[in-house]
Amino acid sequence: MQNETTVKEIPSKKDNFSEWYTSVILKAELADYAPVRGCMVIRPYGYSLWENMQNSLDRRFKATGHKNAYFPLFVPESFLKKEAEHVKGFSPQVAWVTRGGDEDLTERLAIRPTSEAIICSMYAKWVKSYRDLPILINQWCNIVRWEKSTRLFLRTTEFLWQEGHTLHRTETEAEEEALKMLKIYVDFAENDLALPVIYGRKPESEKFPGALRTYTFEALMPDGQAIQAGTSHNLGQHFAKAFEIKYLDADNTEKYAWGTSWGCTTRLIGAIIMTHGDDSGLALPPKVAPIQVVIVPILYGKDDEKVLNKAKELKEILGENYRVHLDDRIEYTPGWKFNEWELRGVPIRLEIGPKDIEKGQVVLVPRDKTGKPAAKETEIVRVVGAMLNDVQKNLFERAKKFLEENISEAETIEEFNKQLAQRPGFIKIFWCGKQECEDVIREKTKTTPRCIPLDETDKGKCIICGERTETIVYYARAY
RNA sequence: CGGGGAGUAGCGCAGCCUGGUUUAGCGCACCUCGCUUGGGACGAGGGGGUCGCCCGUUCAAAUCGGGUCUCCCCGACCA
Repeated sequence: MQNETTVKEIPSKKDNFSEWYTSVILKAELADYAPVRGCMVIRPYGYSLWENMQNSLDRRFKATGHKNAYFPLFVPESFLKKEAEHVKGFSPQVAWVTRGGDEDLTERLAIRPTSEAIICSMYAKWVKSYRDLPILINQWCNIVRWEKSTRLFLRTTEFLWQEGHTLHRTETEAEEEALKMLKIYVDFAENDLALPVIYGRKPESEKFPGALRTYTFEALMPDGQAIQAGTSHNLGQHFAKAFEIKYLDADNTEKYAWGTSWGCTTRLIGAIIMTHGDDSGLALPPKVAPIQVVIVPILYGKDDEKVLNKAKELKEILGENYRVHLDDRIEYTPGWKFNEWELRGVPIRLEIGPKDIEKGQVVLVPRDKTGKPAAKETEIVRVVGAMLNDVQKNLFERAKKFLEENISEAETIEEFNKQLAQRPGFIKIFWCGKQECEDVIREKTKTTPRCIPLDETDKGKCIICGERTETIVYYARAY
């Protein structure tokens, strides 16, 4: 008999999405509320997930020639003010330090909302010649943005991210870099996080403050809202001019360098949770899951030692290739553990009991519960590997299907709103490029332009003014 | 920022309207013993609380009044 009160209950994902989201995070022990408004503690299980994501991305950054470095948390106010658009964009969200010890500071220090200013000030010192370029640096750090309303992982006052900051000799090279990093993000999101995305350029109104062009990749959440998963900016020479980053080119003339910056954050964890989870809890993509295989020994009393030894042996064998956890707690029944590890999103559960030992097999159950196949013990490494791949693939395919089913097209505002009501998601439209027309769309649909796709070309008429155009824009409500 | 809701044991809640009969209670969790264990077992016994915080009213405050902090939901804003 199931005693309802012993169960870690979570609200229905379908009926109560917001509460489901918060509840899963707390119960799976990914994070907890900190005693500081808008801040969270990322607990070991959640941090382990982040570390795996970091490793995946970091590998890609290094493979494309980037190196990690670290710059200060504090940004002098005068530095932040050097790029006009930049300071305008960020000042409402900046936290300031005005006092150190028992002395007032002569200049306020911003707690970095992003590091362009402090990093560019250093780049100005380091760049003299075209031979000093490119500079390809990334940093992993924390960021503070004083947000009015917050949600675990999706928007917190302090969050973790990586920010790449590069400098180049030419405009072309900077543009190539910005696009290259966008593609790396897309690859990471789709292949490692199983998050299908759309990607492209932001319209002027949605650009990063201080950028020449902003590229973005966006995922679609189950409630039909888009989430900006990360961005890559071509900064042009805006920051180089503001911070006097000049180099002497081969033709003996002084030129401003071209910059990029690109980043993604712990917000991605929120996207993973929302996309893959279900009423049983989390479902983590195998490639970044803190635990890929959890071993649950079935203990009866008599053969316990034999079963435990076998479980340990399996852990050793699988541990060479996968992230494995053996749940040998005696205070919980197997059934309790099954539910617990499903809630925590572990991709594969491995059961081993006396009956299995007799037959020389183990029971493997993927998180999506597609049956309970028994695998021969001798083939376990291969079978587990294949199953992890399957789970990874299934998560992606399911999310991809959802994304595709929720992209619709509209030629008029009426059609736009009708589509949005029927199946909330991305609405694809044509746009002439005029700000007035964009404002009308925002006003009448309560959505925002998410991106102008890069690899998609077509001709049509602006949804507002009817002017002929080749500019496609994906609109959606957004987080 | 606007509207609504919440804060009482680790978690989930009752008590509050009508202040004192509650030594603040219940379920789960936790500890001990027994019995169990392939989808969230059971029995007996036990430990655990300055009722978010501050101020006020009162002989007396979890309960009434004011303030404040934090969280949740909906919306606005923001990226």
